[in-house]
Amino acid sequence: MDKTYQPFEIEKSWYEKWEASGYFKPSGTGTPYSIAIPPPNVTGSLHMGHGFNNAIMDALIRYHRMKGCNTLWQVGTDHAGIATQMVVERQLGAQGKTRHDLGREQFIEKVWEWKAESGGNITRQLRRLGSSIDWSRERFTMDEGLSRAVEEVFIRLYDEDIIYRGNRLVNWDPKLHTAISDLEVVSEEENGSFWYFRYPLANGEKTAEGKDHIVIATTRPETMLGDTAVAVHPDDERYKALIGKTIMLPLCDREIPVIADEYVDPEFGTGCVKITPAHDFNDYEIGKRHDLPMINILTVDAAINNNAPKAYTGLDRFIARKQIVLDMQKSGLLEKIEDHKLKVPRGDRSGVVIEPYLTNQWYVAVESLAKPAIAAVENGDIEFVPKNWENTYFAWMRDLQDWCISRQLWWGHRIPAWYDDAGNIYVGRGEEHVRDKYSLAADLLLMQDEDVLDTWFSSALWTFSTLGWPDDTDELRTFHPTDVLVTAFDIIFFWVARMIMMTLKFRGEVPFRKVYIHGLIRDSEGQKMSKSKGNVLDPIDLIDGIDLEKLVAQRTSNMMQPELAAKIEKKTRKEFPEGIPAFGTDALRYTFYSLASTGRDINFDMGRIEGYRNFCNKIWNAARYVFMQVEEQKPRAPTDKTDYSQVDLWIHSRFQDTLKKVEDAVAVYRFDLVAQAIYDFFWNEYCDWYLELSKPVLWDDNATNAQKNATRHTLLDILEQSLRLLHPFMPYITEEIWQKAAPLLGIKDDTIMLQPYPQQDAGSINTVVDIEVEWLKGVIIAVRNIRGEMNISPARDIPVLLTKGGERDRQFLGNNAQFLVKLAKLESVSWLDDPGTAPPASMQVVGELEVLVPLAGLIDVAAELGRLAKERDKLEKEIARLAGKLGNAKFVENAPTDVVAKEREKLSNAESTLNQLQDQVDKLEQL
RNA sequence: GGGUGAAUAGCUCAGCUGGGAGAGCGUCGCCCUUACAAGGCGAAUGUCGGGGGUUCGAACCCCUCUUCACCCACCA
Repeated sequence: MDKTYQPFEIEKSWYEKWEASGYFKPSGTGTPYSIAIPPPNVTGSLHMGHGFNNAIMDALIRYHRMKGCNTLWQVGTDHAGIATQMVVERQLGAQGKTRHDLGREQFIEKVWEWKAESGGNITRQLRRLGSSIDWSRERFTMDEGLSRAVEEVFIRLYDEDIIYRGNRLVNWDPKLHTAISDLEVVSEEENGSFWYFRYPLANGEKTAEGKDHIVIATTRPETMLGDTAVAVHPDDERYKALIGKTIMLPLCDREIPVIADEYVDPEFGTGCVKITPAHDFNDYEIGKRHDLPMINILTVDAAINNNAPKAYTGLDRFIARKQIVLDMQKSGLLEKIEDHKLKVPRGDRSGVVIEPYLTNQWYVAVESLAKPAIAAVENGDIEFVPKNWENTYFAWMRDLQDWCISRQLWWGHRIPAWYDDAGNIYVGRGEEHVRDKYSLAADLLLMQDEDVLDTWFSSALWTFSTLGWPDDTDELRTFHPTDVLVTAFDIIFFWVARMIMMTLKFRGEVPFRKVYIHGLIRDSEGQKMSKSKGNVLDPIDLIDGIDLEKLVAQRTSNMMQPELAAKIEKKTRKEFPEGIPAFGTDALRYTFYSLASTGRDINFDMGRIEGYRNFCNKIWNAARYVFMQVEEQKPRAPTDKTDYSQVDLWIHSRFQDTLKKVEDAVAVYRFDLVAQAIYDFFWNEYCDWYLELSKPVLWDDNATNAQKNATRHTLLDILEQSLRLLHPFMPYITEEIWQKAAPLLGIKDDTIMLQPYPQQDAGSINTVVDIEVEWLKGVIIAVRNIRGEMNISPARDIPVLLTKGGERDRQFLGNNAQFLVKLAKLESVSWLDDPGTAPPASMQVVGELEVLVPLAGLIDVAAELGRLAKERDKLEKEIARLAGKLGNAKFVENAPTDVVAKEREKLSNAESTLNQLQDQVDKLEQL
């Protein structure tokens, strides 16, 4: 084995071997356990969120596989309608073309080409992460089977009147020329203006104050071209008399009524609101209440259409806005302009301002679907982890609006609806089926709906469509419902909620029993990783490493805002002067686990991954040591248990303690605690103590072969068990080392992947040996402390005297002298029966025991007095605190007796230690 | 406007049902001790955001304030 851990060398070949051997496929025996992957965008590439999400799923999958479950990780990709179409449109744009130049069929062909070209990218990257996915079952939301499921669901929902077509106001994206759902609109506060316009009263009417106009305030002046009323509050004294009168709408010369509606807040603005039912969601409702005409004044590009006066026709909405303000000003109708902050709705994909727009769209009536979906979480059929996300889910589900599912795109599932000339709607599996289903004449001309379905419509069916639905397959019966959905909170509404609704509807069962919601990966300062911030870390770069020039190039290429490039380059060069070293998959994964606590933000800190790379190196070298010890003389499991030393028993006990912690933490999805427990055990107990304690035995000529064998066996056994313990989290290094370790234990198998997870064995937990080893560690640490504080060279062997202890201390010394000598680097250790004869020495107290390092030539008295003073200060503070607490009668009366007893013991221990220290100080001061 | 989460060592974060403040990284000192310098040994470091309350006892429970982040919502 190399002296240093080289992740690349280890990781390059294992995955192919695993996959080729079919280890990722369900075993066919055992309790079924399944997870459906949140399907990534087929043309996407892996980001930190994917890395995190998949690391967690793989840990669960590998863990359950080792536990003997019949384990399926169902994989697939999403066609991601808008996102993918946009990429291809941008490519066309670079050639000066639009999709319309190609036409629908050719364009879709182009998208399929792009999918073929880049589609394997993300799945290759998932493999790099070590994801033990059954690739033979890979699906795509637009493959034949899944498309059939989509069609089936659409038709059945339509036939049940749950899907319907409606003409109403939708969120219209003027760049993408499609409707989008409420969820795809993001509102950000932006600086804008409040324009105050005078609207003249018609027919010579006057206001209460005798004015010939009223004043309205608007943030979107261009919409006045579509005004069909002005509304006031019914009780507003200022305007009450005007209700029912009319206004001459400026620039349009239309007469529109003044209406009364409770919606108007008299306190806000002027108390008069212009009503544009075709371009504002509130106004739309008011328009419906008052039966107002709805004048659409915008084209699909959000330019002014010819329902508006000719002067504005064809102008872009924002140019029209300026023109209208100017014209109002010229007419003396602009009262004033105020700065105003307002929420501007933008499309989450296109980034342009969304327009409420009157169109025909398809909707899902969600009410009947939502009820059982709410109940499933209320009654515990589905549990969110952490539980508080259930509140988020409920809040949204209980106030759910109908879901607009049609998109005016070309890439996606075409809506299985046909129209005749009269506008009748026919829904079915293709034109022939429709004719048959509705008994239509063969010569009736039918046109299929041009629109496609929202991507999330097909994702909502994911857990069952991937298993073969609508057919009744073995896979469905075996692996559905899936066990857990692992995802971030940002798609609870988009995906989780809709999956629950659709699955309950079509399967009559939940899609998954648990939803593990994890946080979003951010940079170490808590900033969202984004191209424009230049703080994106690519998981593959962390695995393979990347040099500075490439990293800079990567971060500054293809920028939406090229002007930021210089700043990002500077920042990158400062943060990564040496580029990023190769940390390997195992270290990256372990970092993810260590960060997977319950919070909603996960700040990725480079220091952590470096630390876990070092942990890999530690494991590597511990294994090297073990192999050095056992290669020549292969150990056998001792038949006589008494061959084991106390220390051997101790490490078995600690392993069991760790295993229990790990199992408990996995059960509640606390992978940070898993990572911590294993790290602590392996580094701080197995390496720092057990490996060191094995040396005195193995290098001791007096030790029997049986004892040496027991220690060798324990070294190897604990290593091998630790590898299995770790495997779900660090698949590569554990496999690599296990391949060498297993044969030495007589295990003949091809892979660690299919080995059983370590067995819990309460009988190995041994508190008696814990006490003895803790004593041993205490004494060693005491000597090391003196050595460190007194600046005694680590190379120098020193004599140590033990005194004042009890029978137990003597016995422990007897059992452990050889360990003590080796680990504390002692020249000698001996028991001093009469403490009075102790030479001047540096002293540490362990329980009652005094550990003495004689001064002679080693220790400077002044330095020792300084050290003792420091210890004394600490103790005095502790004693004061404890004495105060115990002096409080109420504490003694009210606190549980065991707590009080514990405090008493602490106090008396501290006091006796203090006395010992004080004696020592007195003694040294007399020198 | 409603809601949620967060605030603990210089940095990134743990801290389970209230009972002696922890880890990693960083810092300081000593060491190339035959698994590992990506290492070993030792050390230092915190009015647990502020204030109030409950309690014998609060990082933890309650109230309140501050700061930050996020989600939802139709104020023109």
